[in-house]
Amino acid sequence: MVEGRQLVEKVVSLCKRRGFIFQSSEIYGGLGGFWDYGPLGVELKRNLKDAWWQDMVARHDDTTAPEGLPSPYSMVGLDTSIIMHPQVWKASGHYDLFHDLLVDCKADGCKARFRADQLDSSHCPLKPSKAPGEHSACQLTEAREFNLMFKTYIGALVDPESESYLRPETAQGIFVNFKNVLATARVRLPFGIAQIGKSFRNEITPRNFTFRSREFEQMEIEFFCRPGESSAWYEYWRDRRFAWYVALGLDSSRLRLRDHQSDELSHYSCGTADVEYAFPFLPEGEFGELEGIAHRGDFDLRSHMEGKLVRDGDELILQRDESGRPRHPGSGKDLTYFDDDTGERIVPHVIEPSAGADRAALAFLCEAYSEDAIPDEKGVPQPRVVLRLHPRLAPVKAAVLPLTRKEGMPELAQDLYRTLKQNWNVAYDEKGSIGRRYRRQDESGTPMCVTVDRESLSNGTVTVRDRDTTEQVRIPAAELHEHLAERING
RNA sequence: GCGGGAAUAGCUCAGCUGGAAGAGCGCCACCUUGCCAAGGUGGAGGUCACGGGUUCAACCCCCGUUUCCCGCUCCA
Repeated sequence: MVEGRQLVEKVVSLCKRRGFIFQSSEIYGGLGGFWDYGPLGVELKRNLKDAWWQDMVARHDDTTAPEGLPSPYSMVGLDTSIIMHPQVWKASGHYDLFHDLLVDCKADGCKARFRADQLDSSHCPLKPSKAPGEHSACQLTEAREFNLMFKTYIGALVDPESESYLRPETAQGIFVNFKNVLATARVRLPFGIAQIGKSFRNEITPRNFTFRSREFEQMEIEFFCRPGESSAWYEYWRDRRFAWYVALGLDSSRLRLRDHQSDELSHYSCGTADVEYAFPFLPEGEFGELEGIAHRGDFDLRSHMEGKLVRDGDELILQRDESGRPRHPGSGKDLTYFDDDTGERIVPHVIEPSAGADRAALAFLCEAYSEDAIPDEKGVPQPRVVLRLHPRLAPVKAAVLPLTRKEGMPELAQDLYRTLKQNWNVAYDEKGSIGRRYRRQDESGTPMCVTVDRESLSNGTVTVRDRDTTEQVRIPAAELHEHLAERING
């Protein structure tokens, strides 16, 4: 059993060797926190996103209430722009929270970092009775701007007035379109809006392969519901999202669902749970977040109506500046919902299942990597590397292999390949020994190998080899389509 | 941001005291075999991370930079 640091190195090495993940801009020396997906990686990640979209949106049944819940619900999708009006990030609170002036102390033995606006109330680590800068040894740097949002300029003119940001999350694109969806999609509460897209955060320390990247892809749902039903829906989404990972193969003890403690909750949240995976690069017993499912109350829609909110006891209130005006005003638009059942106008509550596509892809790769041994022709066990990816996620669904390059086997195999290719990503390979070709497909995670042999030519049957067991069944070529469909779609 | 380590072929790594750039695997072609990797012959692939410096001569020594790893720090 391979684990820990050793497993990380093997997974990273396999990702490079087989074309799953490359470092960005590698020929120029690389760029920290950015990654490229190679020919197999793009298939894996696309399959993952497709599985999410199919399971959450496209195949969602709008007419049936989930067991134990008060009503059915609708699901619709959205694809919003990466750059949005700068006021979006000010009203949402990201601008203030992601944006700090920091001061470092260069003194030997100190090296501490302080928020420039909190120097007076901070304590010098070398002399805790004094504030930073008051001790004789202190060597404070100038205040430097740390902005975890990527800044850019709209239009060719570089000018503070044209500053904007690459979105640090996809969620805000959904909230600012709440009215549009309500007005056009004929949805009523409760309903969810789903979006998959890139987000950008200027992480201080990108680390652990693709786990903490500066450019990453999110799969987010904002689920809007009546305040009185929000707790039930929160539990529904929390359990459903956990089960989704299990169904796709993260079924080991390395996956867990963890409810946040009350002191861990964000200022707006009244309940959050994380789906976490014990990534092999983390210390024993530690887990990394794959997805957060947050009960956000009415925080988001209110923020975009009124402006940036802050907590005041049990309440969220509009933050005001010295002159009493909103610190960061909202849109001023009415984002309330008229409930036909009660005749009341309400601010819907939001449940937000927010998943990281890259983190999920990495977890599935780590979980799938395994080494075993299978007997050679003399019965001697020989080592093997195999990616036991769920067939829905596997980059290549099947490989079609002529046993030899003679007697018309390649021609028949290519015919089958072309037929299957119309429905799935399948590979054709005639190079090297048959055992070598099986191993190549095992390393790429291909769940099935279809082999054309002499018997195929005489009676139209082929063998289908299973990646995980290496067992083969012989079936008529005419039944291949059905056989593959059953294995891939379950 | 701080401290430590590392960087040589697609991957894993050798390379002595400074003196002609290497191996295994992988990849390509041909031959052989024909249902579970590594049989034969041949081949492609390297500005030894990048930029300076020392030296008759640098993968090797020195300085700087970048990236990765480890530990702090940070983590909406």
